[in-house]
Amino acid sequence: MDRRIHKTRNAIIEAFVGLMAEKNFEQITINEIADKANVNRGTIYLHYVDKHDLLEQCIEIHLDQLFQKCPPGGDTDNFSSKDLMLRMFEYLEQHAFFYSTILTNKGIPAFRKRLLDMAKNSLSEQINKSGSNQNIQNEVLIQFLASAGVGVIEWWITNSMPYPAKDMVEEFWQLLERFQI
Amino acid sequence: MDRRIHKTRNAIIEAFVGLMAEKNFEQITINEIADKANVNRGTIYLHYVDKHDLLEQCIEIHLDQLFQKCPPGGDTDNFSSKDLMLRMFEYLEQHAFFYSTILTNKGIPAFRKRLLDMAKNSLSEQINKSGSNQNIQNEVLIQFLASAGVGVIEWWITNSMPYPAKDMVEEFWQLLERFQI
DNA sequence: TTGGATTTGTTGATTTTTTAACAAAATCCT
DNA sequence: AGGATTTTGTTAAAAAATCAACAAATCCAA
Repeated sequence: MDRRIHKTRNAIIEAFVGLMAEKNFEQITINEIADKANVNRGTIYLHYVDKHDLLEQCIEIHLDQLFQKCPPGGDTDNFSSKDLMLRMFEYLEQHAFFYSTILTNKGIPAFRKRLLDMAKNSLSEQINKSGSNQNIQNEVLIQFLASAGVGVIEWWITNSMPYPAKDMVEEFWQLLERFQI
Repeated sequence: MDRRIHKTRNAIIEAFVGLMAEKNFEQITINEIADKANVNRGTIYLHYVDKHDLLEQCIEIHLDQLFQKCPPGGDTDNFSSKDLMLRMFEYLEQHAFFYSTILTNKGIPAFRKRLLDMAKNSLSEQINKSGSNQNIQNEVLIQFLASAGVGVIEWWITNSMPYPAKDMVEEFWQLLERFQI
C-alpha cells in the first residue's frame, strides 16, 4: 500500500486517540483532529466517512491487532496457549495508552461490547473445535469465560496495570485451570 | 507552503542528522536516508540534487535559525543584546543534538567555517554601523572576536553543555566587556 | 428566537509523492 | 582484475494530499 496512506492514517488516528484522552468523544471536532494530525481537513474524508466511522475503524484496527496476538485457529494446545496469553498481555501493555483512553472515555460504550463479542467468537471457535457437544451448556460457559476475561483485562488496563503481564498470566491461568480448559 | 513539503523535508533531514550521529558523512547512502525517513528514494531528489546539497541545505537551515536569534541588523543596543545572547544560547541548548553531531562528525569541515563566516559578517555589520573607521584594525578585531565566540560555542556544545545557557551568557559577557564592545 | 460564527461534507484544480523501471557509476568480494 | 551487487540519478504514469471554495447544518450567545 502507498506509503502516504499509512502515514496519513497513523497521524489521524494518533491525533484522534490523543484528543479522546483529553475530552469526550462527542465534543471532538473533525477540525481539531485535522489540526492535531497536521493534515488537511478534506484528507480525513478521503479515509473516513465520518467521525463515527473513524472511531469504528480505529477500534477495528486495534482489536484486530489484539486478536492477532492470540489466534483462535492457531496452534492452541495447552502448552503454547500460555505463551499466547503472555504475548497478548504484553501487547496490551505496549498499547496501554489507546486501550486505557478508549475504555475510560465516556460516550464509547461500543468498545467494551465489541471486545466481548470478539472474545466470545474466539472462545466458541476454540471450544466447539475441541469436541464436546453439550451446546446449551457451552453457550453459558462461553458467556461466563468471555465476561470474566474481558472484565479482568478491563480492570487491569484501567487500573494502570498494577501487576506485570507475566504475573497476570499466572493468576489468570490458575483461574482457568479450575474449569479444566 | 504545502504541508507535505514541510513533512517530507523534516523527515529527510531528521533521518540524515540521525545517521550522521551514527556514522561518517561520506559513508551515508541516499538509500539509508530514504529508508530511515520512510520516504521514497526519488522524493529526496525532488528536494536535493545530491547528498552534499542535502548537507548544505541542512546546515543553511540551521544556521539561518541560529542567526535569526541574534539578528545583526536588529535593535542591538547594549541593553537588549544580552537578552539576544541568552536566546541564542537557549536555542543552541534546544537543538544541541544537531549542532553536537554536525560538529563532531568527521568529514564536515565545512560547518565550522560557515559558522565562523556568519559570525564575522554579523560582527562586521554591527561594528561598521557603530562608527569607528580604523578599518584595518577592525578586520583584526572581527577575526579575533568571531574566532573567540565560535570557539566558545563549539567547546560548549561538544562538551555536553557543562554550564546552563544563563551562566554562559554571564561569562561571555564579562569577557566581551574587556574590549569595550 | 434570531443572527453570526463555527463545523460539516463535498468538489475541482493543482501539487506532491509514490511506484517501478532504467542505464550508468561506484563498491564489494574473491 | 573482473564479475556481481549496490548505489545513483532520472523518468513517466498513477495515486494521494493539498488548497480553496462552496452550501448546508449546528451551535451559541444576545
